[in-house]
Amino acid sequence: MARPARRPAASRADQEGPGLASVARLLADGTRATFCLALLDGRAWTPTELARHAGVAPSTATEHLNALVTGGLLAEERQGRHRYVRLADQQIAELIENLAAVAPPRPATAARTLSADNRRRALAHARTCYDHLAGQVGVAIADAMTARDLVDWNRGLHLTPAGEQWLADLAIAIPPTTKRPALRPCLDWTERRPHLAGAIGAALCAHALKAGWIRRVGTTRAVIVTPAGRELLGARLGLSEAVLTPDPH
Amino acid sequence: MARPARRPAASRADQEGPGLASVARLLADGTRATFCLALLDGRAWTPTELARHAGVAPSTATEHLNALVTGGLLAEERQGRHRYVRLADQQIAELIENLAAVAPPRPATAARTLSADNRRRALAHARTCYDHLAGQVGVAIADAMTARDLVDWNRGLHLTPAGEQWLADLAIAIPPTTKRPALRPCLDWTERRPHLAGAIGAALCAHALKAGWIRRVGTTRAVIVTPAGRELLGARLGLSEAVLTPDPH
DNA sequence: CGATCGCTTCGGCCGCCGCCGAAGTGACCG
DNA sequence: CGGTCACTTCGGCGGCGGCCGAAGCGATCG
Repeated sequence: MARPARRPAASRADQEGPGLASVARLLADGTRATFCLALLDGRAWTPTELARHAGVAPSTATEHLNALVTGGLLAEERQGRHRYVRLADQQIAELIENLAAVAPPRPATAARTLSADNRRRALAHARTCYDHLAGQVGVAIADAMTARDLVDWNRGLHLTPAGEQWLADLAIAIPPTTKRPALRPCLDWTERRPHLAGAIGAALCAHALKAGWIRRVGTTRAVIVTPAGRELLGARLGLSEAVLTPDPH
Repeated sequence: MARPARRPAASRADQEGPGLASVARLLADGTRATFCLALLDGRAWTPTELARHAGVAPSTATEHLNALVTGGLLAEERQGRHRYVRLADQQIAELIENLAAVAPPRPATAARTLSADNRRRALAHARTCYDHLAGQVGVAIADAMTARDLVDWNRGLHLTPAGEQWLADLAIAIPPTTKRPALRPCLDWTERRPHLAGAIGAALCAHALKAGWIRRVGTTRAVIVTPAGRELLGARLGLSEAVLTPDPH
């Protein structure tokens, strides 16, 4: 006698599972995961760039991107013969960060190649996380602002009056209230400690880039703190040179 | 000539992807996803219960549970010939809820069988989400507390003084401050709108169960509002009968 | 208007992994 | 101390899906 039908059909299909699983499956592939982590920089990438970044053929990248767009994780824009993809919205970005934060308790870190190790170290030092700052520097800023009573973690993370003044002194406008929370903790993927996200986290990061406190490294989402940035963050937040300088190991 | 090595090896393995992907892969299977959603009720289940719930053989359930435990998503406890599994911590629970919230824009809802449809409707009406209340009732409570200025969404979600008094009147103790946020919005998976989570959300739910405002339906995480609960929520929050009664359709 | 370029489609290969039933193990019960 | 029960291990099957290269297609550029 033939073995019974692979699945009792009714018993599974009407479960609540599939929705969740279909989203998770999109992130369950190493290549697609690499794409999504790259897109966490908040910018739009082309299929070719992503393919090169992940080390797969362009045709493979196309297939993955189609799946991610169809699944609602990515948004796309077509311009002439170019296609640009980016994360669909910041809810997706948060989801990916959360997922990464749950990941294995440190993969023992020993990277295969020297350049890979440098890249990894640069990302751990300072990077953008979608639209705000993360890494050792991002966490250090959050810590310093907490220590100076510029932000308060009781009753939800929020700016203190002193914090509002601090931003005003730097000529950073507080974004108008929208559905997006003004200030929100984001669990840092490398540090396992929270840094500042939300509209104000984003404004701070945008200002830091515009004012030249930090600069992107190549096309990655790693950033370095410029001399001007070091001076300013030292003066305004008491951050030490050591924290603001990439580990030269 | 043989085709080149499946993957250029170096180009991929040292990427940041795998960590994220390995976690996502655990949730990418329908059966494992069904397990995790069941475990969102915050209780410990046995492999046999989960196998029956998901419609698979016990041996299959064992394999999945081993994977989930090894991956850190579940915690287990052994007692004699029994094994109990539960979600590892509430960070995992949040991750799963977030993932479910991103899932497809409603699977057109038409359930296969009558009982499945009733189950679905009961869950959509009111359920526990790990350790707090969700569903139409959970969202309605959040809305009512907002309308009555018991909670404030500016500068992060938090209780107002009136909210503290309101809890005190009901003899609900505010849990001591810990690393866990006191009050936190949790995006509702069916309503797509936030309900109340965090330590206070959990305390409220625990109290509601203990005081008999709500009661679990069988062994699912669906709950119904008792007559006593209807009266109390009507009096204290102005919730209407209609909201508190499951859709009888 | 031919060459190029970025992206896509297609066919085919192959490994991974979810599934089951049968048999094994250890706890518990009468 | 035999029987039962919860759970586990194992072998084997079969499908899903990620990968590539070749070929196609439309936009753009000289």
